[in-house]
Amino acid sequence: MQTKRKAAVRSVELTEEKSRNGKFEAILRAAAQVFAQSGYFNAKVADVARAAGVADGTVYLYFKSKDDLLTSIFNWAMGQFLERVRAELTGLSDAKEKLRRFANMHFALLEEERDIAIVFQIELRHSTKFMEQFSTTHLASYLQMLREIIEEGQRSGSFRTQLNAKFAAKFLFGALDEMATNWVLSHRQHSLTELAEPVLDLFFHGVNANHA
Amino acid sequence: MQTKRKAAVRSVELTEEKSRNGKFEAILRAAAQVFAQSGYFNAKVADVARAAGVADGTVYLYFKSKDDLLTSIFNWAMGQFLERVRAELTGLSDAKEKLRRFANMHFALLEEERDIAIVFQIELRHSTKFMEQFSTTHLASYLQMLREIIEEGQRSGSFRTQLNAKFAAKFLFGALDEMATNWVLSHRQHSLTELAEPVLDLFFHGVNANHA
Amino acid sequence: MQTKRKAAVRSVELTEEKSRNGKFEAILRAAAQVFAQSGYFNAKVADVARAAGVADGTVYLYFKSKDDLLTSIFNWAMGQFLERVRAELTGLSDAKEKLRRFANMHFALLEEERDIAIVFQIELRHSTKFMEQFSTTHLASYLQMLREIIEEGQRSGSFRTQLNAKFAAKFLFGALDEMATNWVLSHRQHSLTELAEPVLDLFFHGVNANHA
Amino acid sequence: MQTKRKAAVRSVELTEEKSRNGKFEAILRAAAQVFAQSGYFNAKVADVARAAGVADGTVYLYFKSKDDLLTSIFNWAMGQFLERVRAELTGLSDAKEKLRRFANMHFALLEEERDIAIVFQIELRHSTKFMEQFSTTHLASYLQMLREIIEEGQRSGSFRTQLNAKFAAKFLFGALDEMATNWVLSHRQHSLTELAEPVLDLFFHGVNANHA
DNA sequence: CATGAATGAGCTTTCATTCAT
DNA sequence: TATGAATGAAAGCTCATTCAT
Repeated sequence: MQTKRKAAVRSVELTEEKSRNGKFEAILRAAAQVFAQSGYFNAKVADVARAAGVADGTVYLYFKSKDDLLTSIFNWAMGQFLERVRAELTGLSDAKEKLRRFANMHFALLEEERDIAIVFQIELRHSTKFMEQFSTTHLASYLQMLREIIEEGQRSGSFRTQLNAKFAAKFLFGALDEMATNWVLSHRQHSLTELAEPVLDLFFHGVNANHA
Repeated sequence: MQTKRKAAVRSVELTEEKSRNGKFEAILRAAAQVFAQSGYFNAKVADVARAAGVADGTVYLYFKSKDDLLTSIFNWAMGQFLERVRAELTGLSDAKEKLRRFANMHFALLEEERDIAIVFQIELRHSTKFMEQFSTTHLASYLQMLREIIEEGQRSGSFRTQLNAKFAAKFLFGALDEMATNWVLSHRQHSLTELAEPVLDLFFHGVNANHA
Repeated sequence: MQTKRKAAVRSVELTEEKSRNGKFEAILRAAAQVFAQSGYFNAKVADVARAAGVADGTVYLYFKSKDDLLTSIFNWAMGQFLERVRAELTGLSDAKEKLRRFANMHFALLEEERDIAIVFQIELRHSTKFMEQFSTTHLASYLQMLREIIEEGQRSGSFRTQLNAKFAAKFLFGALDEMATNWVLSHRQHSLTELAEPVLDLFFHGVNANHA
Repeated sequence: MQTKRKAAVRSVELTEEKSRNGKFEAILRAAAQVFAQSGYFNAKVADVARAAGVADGTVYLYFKSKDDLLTSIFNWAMGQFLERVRAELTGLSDAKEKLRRFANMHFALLEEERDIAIVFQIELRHSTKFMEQFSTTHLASYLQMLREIIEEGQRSGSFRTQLNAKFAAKFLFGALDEMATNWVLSHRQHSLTELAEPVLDLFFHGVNANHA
């Protein structure tokens, strides 16, 4: 996980390095936009280049391949997200509050950057190869953060101790992810962020009648 | 071709017709296998044909296009699943028990037919176009079934009445779906079916310390 | 030329032989119609079969190949045309009158059977291979008839003797053929048959001011 | 691709641009050669590319499709022909002399560029679609030039005034076209250009005995 | 760094033809 | 004779990637 973490951090640094002239980020954002609109497989590298205002060949000065473009969107956005979350949660002590903040930030990011949301929820899922890589790197970090918060909650007496924290983390992620996909596909007919609270309510209390 | 297509579609429903000539199902299963192994975009129609033991052109006597092949795997398997679930749940009256059976069948199907599991969890998610279609047809049926069971549970006093049943259904689907994806990507290091119970436990009681 | 003549005659006889059940001619006419509508290369043998009301394979019981279908339309129609012309001209003695009758029959045939006209004027011209075959067989017969009439006219003092009759025959064919093509492409906005007289007037007198 | 296509089209007109990079013309000439040899439908785009010394894909940088290649050969050659004829005829005043020069140039072009001759006389005639396009654009210009010359001759007293000039133009074109087709199919056993004079003689005087 | 013309491998799909029934 | 399901060769076109300028 350490190694993977570094890769993500590096891509954030690369952004800063190369953003002197802004091309790296311009291409990345153009790619997110084009991929979100046409889908990864239908999108042409030439489309991305045009949207970024550079020549086709220039894309290859900043990215190794079309696939790298997709991977980089993910690393870039996920890196930023995890960094922000970490900063935001530092001051908090209550596990439930942390989860609330976490879920809110997750949804808020997607809601603010719809192109990236589409790429995350749809385009990134297209291959076992990518999904494996995805789930062993950043997703692992994401789940690890959730898990640690849940374990904290267990130690502080907020959550049931007999629960498998890793399992609960996946469970929560699954629920959040489904809401996000649903929102992406429903064409924004409702707000995503306001679903964070209900999701957590269900996560905390379950559906049983005798509690909550 | 239209005529043939219709015949093919009809044969999904009529078992007798299917067996008159096993090519439709043979090609479908071959496609699932090949798509699962190589991924939809890397798979060649010729691979599918070879795996099914027919000529390339024959694929097009039964399916309109490569894309139709993917869609048909989904419709075929999902149709069978929903039918079976409906039959299985008919005799049950307890909402919780229904959900248990439901989740078990969901996981059992994927565990038995790994090729189809991979296609479901990974390959089918590759485009907004498909996802939209997916979520407005069979997934809608799936969620509707869950929703009805939950509403039943609310009426019978098992579940909290102030919950939005549709929302809870999505929440549960998300959790189940995440476990399934995880299992597919983890190369069967654990059993999927045995996760049904823990998922439902969490769904019923939540993580809060004061219940369960 | 004898040999070629026989081939043409035979195809007429074949028609009669096989027309007991009418399939040979039905397929031929269906082919002319389909080729006229879609063009030879776009037309599918299956289209022809459907238009003729037979199964795909049946076409191959009557014709060797798709190409044979095209060739046969030509042989069949051209054979009938030459036969009719020969019969019609037998009684006439005046060379000019013969040419008039000839040109009229040429145009009348095309005007009556538009599908065949299109196949003749457009579809048959698509390959050097066919054109060579065409011009060394039936076209040669056609030109030979014209040539003999012109030579007759030269002997009878109607036409200039210093003219090369073969050359004049080609010249006339070219003019007639152009009018026919023009008519086919102009979508019948004018009558073709009524152009026979003006063409012959020009052929007889030329454009010079000092005669006619 | 649009941009490139435009550049390519423009270069038909601008000699300088064409020579900036000879690929457009090289591919065009290669196509004429390959189409003449194998026929349009048998010719593969790969053959054209090889003959032009470029990669397969390069053909598509200059031409929209295989069909566009055929159309372009026609437009290119016909454009050049009409331009040259216009220039050549400017100095002449006698209508007959103009027709002589016109016919000579027509035949000379075909005789010099046999590949193009074959494409013109055979390959271009393969479809109603093309023929219609053909006869409503450049052929119309061609016929219009002939018609104007004939009308000029009528005004100057050289030609019969009661003739329909448009009709006479088609008549002459038909005769010239037939000679050209004949020459193409006869494998150069005679000179084409030397037929111009006899054709015009017949066009001027007709076949009647009492003049010439 | 930037360009964009050129490359060429690769693949879906069509359809004339065959042949078991 | 008639059928029509099955065949499988064949090719137009795309587009990620490279590289000379």
